[in-house]
Amino acid sequence: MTDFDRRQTRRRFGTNSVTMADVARVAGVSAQTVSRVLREPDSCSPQSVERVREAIRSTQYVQNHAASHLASNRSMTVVAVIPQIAASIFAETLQGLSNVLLEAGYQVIIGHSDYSHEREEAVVRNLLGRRPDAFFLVGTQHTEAVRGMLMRAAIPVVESWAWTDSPIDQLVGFSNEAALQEAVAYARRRGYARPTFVGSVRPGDDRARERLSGYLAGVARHYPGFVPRTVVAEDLPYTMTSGRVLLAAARQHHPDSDLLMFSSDLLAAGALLACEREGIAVPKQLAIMGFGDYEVASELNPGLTTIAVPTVRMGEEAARILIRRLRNETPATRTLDLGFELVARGSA
Amino acid sequence: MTDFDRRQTRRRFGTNSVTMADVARVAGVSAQTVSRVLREPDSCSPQSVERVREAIRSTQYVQNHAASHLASNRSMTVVAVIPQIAASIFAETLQGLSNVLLEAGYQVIIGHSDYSHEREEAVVRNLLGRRPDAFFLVGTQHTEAVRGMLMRAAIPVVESWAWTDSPIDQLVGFSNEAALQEAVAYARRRGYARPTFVGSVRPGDDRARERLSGYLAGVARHYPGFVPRTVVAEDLPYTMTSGRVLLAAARQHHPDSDLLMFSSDLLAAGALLACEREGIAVPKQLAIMGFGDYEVASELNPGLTTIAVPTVRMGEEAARILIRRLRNETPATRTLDLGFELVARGSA
DNA sequence: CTGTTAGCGCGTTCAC
DNA sequence: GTGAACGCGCTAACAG
Repeated sequence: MTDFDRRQTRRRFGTNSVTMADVARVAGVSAQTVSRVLREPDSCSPQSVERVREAIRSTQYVQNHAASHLASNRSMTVVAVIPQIAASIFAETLQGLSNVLLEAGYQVIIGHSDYSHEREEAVVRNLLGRRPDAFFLVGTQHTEAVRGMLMRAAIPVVESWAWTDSPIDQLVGFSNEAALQEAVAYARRRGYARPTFVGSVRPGDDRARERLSGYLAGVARHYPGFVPRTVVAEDLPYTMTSGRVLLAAARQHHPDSDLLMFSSDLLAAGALLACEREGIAVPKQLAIMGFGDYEVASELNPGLTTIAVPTVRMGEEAARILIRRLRNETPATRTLDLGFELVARGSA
Repeated sequence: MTDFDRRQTRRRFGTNSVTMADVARVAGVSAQTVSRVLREPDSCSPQSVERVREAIRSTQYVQNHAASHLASNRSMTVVAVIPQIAASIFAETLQGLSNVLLEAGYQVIIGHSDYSHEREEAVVRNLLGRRPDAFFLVGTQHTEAVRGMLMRAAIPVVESWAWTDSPIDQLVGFSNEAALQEAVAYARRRGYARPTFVGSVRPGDDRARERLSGYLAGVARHYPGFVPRTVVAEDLPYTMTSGRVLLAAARQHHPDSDLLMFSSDLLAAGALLACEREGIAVPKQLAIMGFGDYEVASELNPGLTTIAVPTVRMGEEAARILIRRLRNETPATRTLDLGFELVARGSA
């Protein structure tokens, strides 16, 4: 297009920012060559590469990602939906995911569901509009609409932080239920007589619900004849303060419990610190277990007996799987169990 | 274009997903009308709105964001660059930012700098390619290249978590230096004789550096004749474990210190728990102060004396300012000081 | 290895 | 209130 044509043409708005065509003009090549230098420099002559790179520097060109996305039908983004960002263990998984994906040129877009299936559905619908190349989800329980949308999108999906035999696509996780069964087995071995499950189980938090099931199954198996005891709130946030509140509730409802098994380390830590304040001896008078092996678990006095889960690795492995899928490599397996590990410390 | 033409035309790949034209066909209107119903339903007849909405439901249409971005030159995204995502207080700021921006239809894209100015520069350059409508940054110290890129981008920018008289564009924060000066004044009032600053100051962490300056200024003012004492690591992560390590270093270098002022609550918490383990009485034998008022501060025994900063509000206010700017409203002020508050508890 | 051509799906402009 | 035409900036396809 000549300058004359351009003047004739109805000009709309323009970004008035440097475009690939501008770079091409400066470098004395076609726009296509600029594009190729950016994406596969090996298929261009060294002179072209050098001239284009110099032109990019001198013009301060920044590639327009939306245009690239539209033309190539690849957005180079991966959406990750987690329950919560702030004060959340899922941020570690995100970090693992993001670190590996960034290496491969993918940007992670984060959505959060606030532990609600409805919000998750809204978030998935909304973020699907950004046409991500892949999806990462925390949890394996989703509404039918979510499953439907993601199947129809026909992109790789990895679920995590739980276990199921029928993932939407692929799964990198561990069994929350098996983890709590092992915790109950440990309690039995250590001779505790009346273990109580204490936790906050928010409506959309299936991981916590599976831990509760695991406790019940574990008691059935390892404590025959013992009636399981649970102290479960449905709306408490996962904070140390909630742990203090739940401790009080547990002591009121089951004053003779000798072990409290919390659904999260944060709750357990809050309870342990509250015990210290109130002069309740841990573990002598009351033992405490947590879940997650947060950093605080090893620093408390006594150290918190808990279950370590591969928070960062889940993100990293999920990213590796997604990258392989995006290269059209077929996956070896649909599911990857990263397991968990009981960490015995002083509190139980 | 007729079906015949379409057959003649070289067809590239297509997303084979539903487009606005498909919806228009089903609804019996033009694509323009579909677009209008989506963006400004009030300017369309109720019948059109209803028919289009029904067509969207039946086709399960999801708008292509990249195409919308390219055509309108608005990406409806805001980039936020924070030092770190996992185990980070900045996640709270992010939550505040994101909550308010989502309401207005903006998606937040997160980048992290790992406390490095070089990484920040790379991240800013990369994310600028997504043509965000606005930018949010933690910190006020950036490389010249970052400032240049953001000025040239000609979009609203909010910096936060610190203070400066010459922000790139706008600023929502507080003075880390003033905060530590106030902490030193408090120490003086409470009669401590040898307060020591203890912290990890990573290369790109200007906030921590400003706290250190604040300590030095506070000592000069409130402890005339006293030689300031600092125990500063440059590479320790901001964790409780580091707090334990720093406590040991502080006790070795300045065994007669009666107050340790940590640059972060996480470090202080780790130190306080380590004191408990080693039988050091807090605050009698050694007092401890933190920074940030993390949740753990109020749960520890004794409670941690610290400085509370408006983590969530900084994000919310930043979002409100950005939204106003994106509506082309002129800002009342360039800077917004949200202050801080000293919270006195048992540890000092 | 490089250039030409066409079109990705949408929003803006303008005419009705 | 609605539709037709056009182009946003880039890349796939093809030809040389």
